[in-house]
Amino acid sequence: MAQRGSYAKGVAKREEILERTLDVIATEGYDGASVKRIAEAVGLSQAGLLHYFDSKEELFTEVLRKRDEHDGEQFGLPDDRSKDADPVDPAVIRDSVIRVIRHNSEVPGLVELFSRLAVEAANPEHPAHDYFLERGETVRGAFELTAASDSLPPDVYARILQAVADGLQLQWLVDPTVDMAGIIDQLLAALEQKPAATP
Amino acid sequence: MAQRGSYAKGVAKREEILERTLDVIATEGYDGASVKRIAEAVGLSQAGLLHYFDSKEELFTEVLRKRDEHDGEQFGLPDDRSKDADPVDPAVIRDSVIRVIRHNSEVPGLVELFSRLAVEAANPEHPAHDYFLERGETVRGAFELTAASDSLPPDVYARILQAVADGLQLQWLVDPTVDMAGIIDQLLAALEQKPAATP
DNA sequence: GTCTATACTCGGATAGAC
DNA sequence: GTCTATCCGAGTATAGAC
Repeated sequence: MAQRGSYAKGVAKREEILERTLDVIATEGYDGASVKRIAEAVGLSQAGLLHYFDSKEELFTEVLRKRDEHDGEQFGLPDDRSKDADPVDPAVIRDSVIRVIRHNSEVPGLVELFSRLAVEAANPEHPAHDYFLERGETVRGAFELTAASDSLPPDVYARILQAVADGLQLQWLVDPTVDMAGIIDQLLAALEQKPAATP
Repeated sequence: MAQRGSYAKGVAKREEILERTLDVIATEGYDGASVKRIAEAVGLSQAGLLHYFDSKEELFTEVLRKRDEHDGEQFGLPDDRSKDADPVDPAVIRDSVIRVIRHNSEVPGLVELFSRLAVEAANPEHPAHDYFLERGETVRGAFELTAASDSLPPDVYARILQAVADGLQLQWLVDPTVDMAGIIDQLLAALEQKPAATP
């Protein structure tokens, strides 16, 4: 129960908190990211911050949602409107994906937050559980549109690409030398059997 | 500093602890796996257990090492002897990999432990940091032997396969419906351009 | 709505007896 | 080598004043 009554203010403040949190973790990294630390960075006391979120877990889950929102806007992913009539150009999606990943390698804190929650979300009680289920579907939906293999069904293809993206992040966290974007790029190129020769 | 002096006993006991821990987590899952809980399962007090390991982190890192040891024996991975003269049959490696993965989907607790530590190991101070660096090399070394793509350099190919394996685990933790082994199997098959027709 | 203060829990680590 | 006991820190959550 975050806010009751006049929640116009409440919602706005919530947004503001999420934006700031996102910024802080992106900038300063995910240390032990405690509610207290975030609160200070946001300019609130710990109790003040928890006035807007039920728990730390909920806060962080919402942060990830907000991040997706940003990424979608900034890099133009198909999001939930993947069903709309516009036939999306696979090459455009491919390009967006690469740019998101390239961007990710500049915000290790967010990547760590994401990966950490991805594991904790194994527990169905965790607020992030549903988030990861939904997000997985969205991500795979986008990848399916780029499916370009005759030996792999599109859904399997999509799941594999999602796995590569997530798995590379784990490698990169341990060894920041790993060129996530470059590798995905090579993979996508290799999978495009038929060279996308322009007419 | 786990043991000094007559460490014959110490080493043996350490092994025994690791075996039991492995068994407990495999069987009962990784709950919040605290040292205390493991200690009880192992038949020791918390302090008694920590007599053999410097910290919780070290304990769990060693557990992962022990697990790799088992997997290597049980499924015949190339391990560190990947440099030996014997030319290893790619098909055999491929088969081992599938079997390891199939096995993994029966021990969610171990998969969770692995994934959790993989993230925590981002910190170079973490005992598991080196473990993951080394293990990554070993795993990729094995995958390189199976490289079967003319459009991808073997090291990139290997890194991608590692990423798929790790990434699928994350998906599977959130949704145990995901057929990790099946997907990897399809991928490997798809990547084998030239059908491995026997002479 | 926000703060201060506090309570509570958990878990890891350590001291010291046996 | 193992236990009991204890300590200590971290971190979340809550109560209550303003």
